[in-house]
Order: sequence, then structure tokens, then C-alpha cells
Amino acid sequence: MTVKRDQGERPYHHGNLKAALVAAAEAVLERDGLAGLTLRAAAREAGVSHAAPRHAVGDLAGLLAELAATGFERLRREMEAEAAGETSPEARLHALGRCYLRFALARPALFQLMFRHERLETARPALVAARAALLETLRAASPGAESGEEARSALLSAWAQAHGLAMLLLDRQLPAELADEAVIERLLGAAAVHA
Amino acid sequence: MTVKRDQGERPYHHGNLKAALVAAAEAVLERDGLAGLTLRAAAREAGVSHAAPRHAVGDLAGLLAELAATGFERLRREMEAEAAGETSPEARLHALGRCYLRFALARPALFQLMFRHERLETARPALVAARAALLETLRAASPGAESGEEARSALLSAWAQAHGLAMLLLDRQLPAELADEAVIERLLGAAAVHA
DNA sequence: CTCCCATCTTGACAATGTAAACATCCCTGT
DNA sequence: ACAGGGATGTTTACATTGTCAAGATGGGAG
Repeated sequence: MTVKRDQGERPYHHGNLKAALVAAAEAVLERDGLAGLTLRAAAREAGVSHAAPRHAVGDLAGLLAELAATGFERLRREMEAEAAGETSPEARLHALGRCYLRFALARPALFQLMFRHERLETARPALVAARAALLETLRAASPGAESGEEARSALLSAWAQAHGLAMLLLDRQLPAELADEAVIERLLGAAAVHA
Repeated sequence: MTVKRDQGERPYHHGNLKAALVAAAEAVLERDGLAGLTLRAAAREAGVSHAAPRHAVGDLAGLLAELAATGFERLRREMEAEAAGETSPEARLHALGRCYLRFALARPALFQLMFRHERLETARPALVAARAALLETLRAASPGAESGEEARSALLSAWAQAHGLAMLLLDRQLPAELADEAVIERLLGAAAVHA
């Protein structure tokens, strides 16, 4: 996946630089990892000058925040689709957890970026909106949608469980054999039964 | 806390530069956060030239790995002390979780560094030893020390729970009110009952 | 007592984030 | 239709960083 424009005609004005930069940033992220995702690299990938991002996204933290926002947005969509297939509340919560971990394992760098708050401009409208939307989806799809104190606590507990497992796996704190969908299924299942 | 040597007499040979650099790195980490923890900043703080760290710790990833190792070591000591006070297996597991979260909230930057694997030289002997020791302590102190498949799974589940909660809190994904020892106590308690 | 070499310093270089000054051109008001 | 104003990119510049190479220093083995 390359995002660079054709070398030939480059109109002085790009047209939609912000979106192009975010797409370029994701390409770099997948190719070179979090360490390689730099402001200049994204500009290169998008085929613009190294200082162009300033007007489009401000600074590096701004670009990363925009990219993280698309991550939250995509995760929300996937979870919504996954939850729609289930009817019982427990099965739905289980499906959400599975979806969360599948996303994390499928796009590890993006997932980690989404939670690297010291590198993100956390106040970006796009980011706060995407995070709020995901939270809303979570709350709506989880059991006890009437939102008692009990339900809130159960949701948080399940979230922490899934998030911790994902983080430990991505940070290579657990043996590699555990990064397997079947194993994860079993672990989440065991936890969900009690929740 | 400053680690810099007196400006006056600086022997050409420091004596124990590695330890001094790690201490300096921690001082910088607490003062300026993860973003400010740079190789040159640590050298400045230790009062040596900017290239001195090369012989002592190799490169930046090496220094961060050494610092992370001390973090794992300290966490292990605290958990061991905490677990020693409890007799029943469930109470012990609960104490471990509480200790884990207290550590994370008390030294957020250090805790996050410990799990930022893309910035650490993960093969460092000091780091692998410290991680292994912590794991061993965990296993020894957790219920079902006879290490059946069931016990292993329960320990992992509890770890993921605590780790996820810590990470979500440090990444500011949860309302700030939740970063309270009493609230955490309740959450972990609710989860531990089922484990 | 004298070299040897581990340890530290100095100097250099490429890459990065960011700022300022300048170029281009879309678009609105007349 | 047609200025020119402001948004959008570019060029240039600078401080900072990680890393490398070459030299200075001195502790300790022979």
C-alpha cells in the first residue's frame, strides 16, 4: 500500500491534505512501526513538503491524534457489527471482548498508538468524538443497558480484562502461544461467565 | 532529587557510571516524563559527557531497559512484602492486585516504560532476569501454586484485569474519579471473588 | 615503573520537530 | 469579469537528538 501521489503532476494545492496525511501515516505505521512514524516520513509518503502538515494537522501529536481517531472509529464499527449478531447479553459481551482482541492483534501498532496518550493531542475534536462514540457503543451493547451502578462496574471490569490481555500480548509479556484466537476465546470465556 | 555530581572535582573515570546513569534517568523521568527522558538528558543529569553512556549502557534502548529492570525489581519486592501479610489464597491474590495498581499509580511513568517494549532492549540480561523474578513471585504467591492448568489461567486472568485497569487509568481513558484507591479496591474485589 | 586498554571526552553528522518567510492560487465581493 | 485576501504549500533555517569515530586519561597488570 502506497499513498504517494504520481510524481508527475502535483498541483500546488493538494485538495484534501489532512485525509491524505492520515492515510500516509497509517501506511508508514504498518510498514515501519511506531518508531518509524515521524512527521516528515508521513509528509514524504503523502508526497508533500516536510512542513506541509503544519497547516493540515498542526504538529506530530495532532497527526497521531487524527490517526488514532480513525482507529477508534474503526474499532467502534467492528464492535457494533459483531454485537449485532448476538442476542443474549452475555454472548454480546463475550463477542465484544473477542472483537476487541482481534482488532488489537490485527493492527497492533495502531491499537497501541490509540492508547499512547503522551504522544497524542488528546483534546482533538476528532479524537474525543471517536472515543465518546466507542464508549457509547460499548455501553449500549453491554448487558444492563439501564446503566445501574452494578452494570457500569461489570462493563468496566470486562473492558479492563480485555484491554489488559491485549496490552500484555502486544508488549510481549506473555508467551507467544497465547496470542492465539482459540486460547483467547477460552480465557475471555472463563472470565465472562463470572461477570 | 538531583543526581548530578558536584561541579568541582570530576574524576575522569566515574567509577560506577551505569548505576549513576540509571539513577539520573529516573530523576529525569520523574521530572520531565517519558517524552523528556533522552539519552543526553540522562548524561547531563549524571554530569558526564553526552557520549559517555555508550560504554556504560550501549544506546538509549539499553538505558531504558536498565531502568525498566529496576522497576520490575522494585515491583517484585513490594508484591512479596504485600503478599507475606496475607494467609488465605484469595486474600493474597487480592493483595497482589492492589499492590500492582498502587505501584502503577505511584510511579506512572516508570510503570508505562516497563511495558513500552518497542523502546526497550528486551534482551538485556538485567531486564529478562527482573521480569522472570517477578513472574516467579507471582506464580508462587498466587492460589493454586501447584500450577495446574486451571490455576495458570486464573492467575493470567487476574493479571490481565489489574494490568488493564492500570493501563486504562494511566492512559486517561477512564474518568479521573476512578483513580482512587477505594474505588479500585472495590473493582478488584468484585473481580477477585469470581476468580 | 611502564605500557595496555577500559573508560570518558570532543567533535562530527544525519534526521527530526518546529518556526518564519515566501510562493501559489482558490474564492469572494464588487 | 476581475482584483486581492487568506488559506494552503514550499523553502530555509535552527536547536535537539542518537550515534559514530578519534583522541584524552589514568587504573592496574606485567
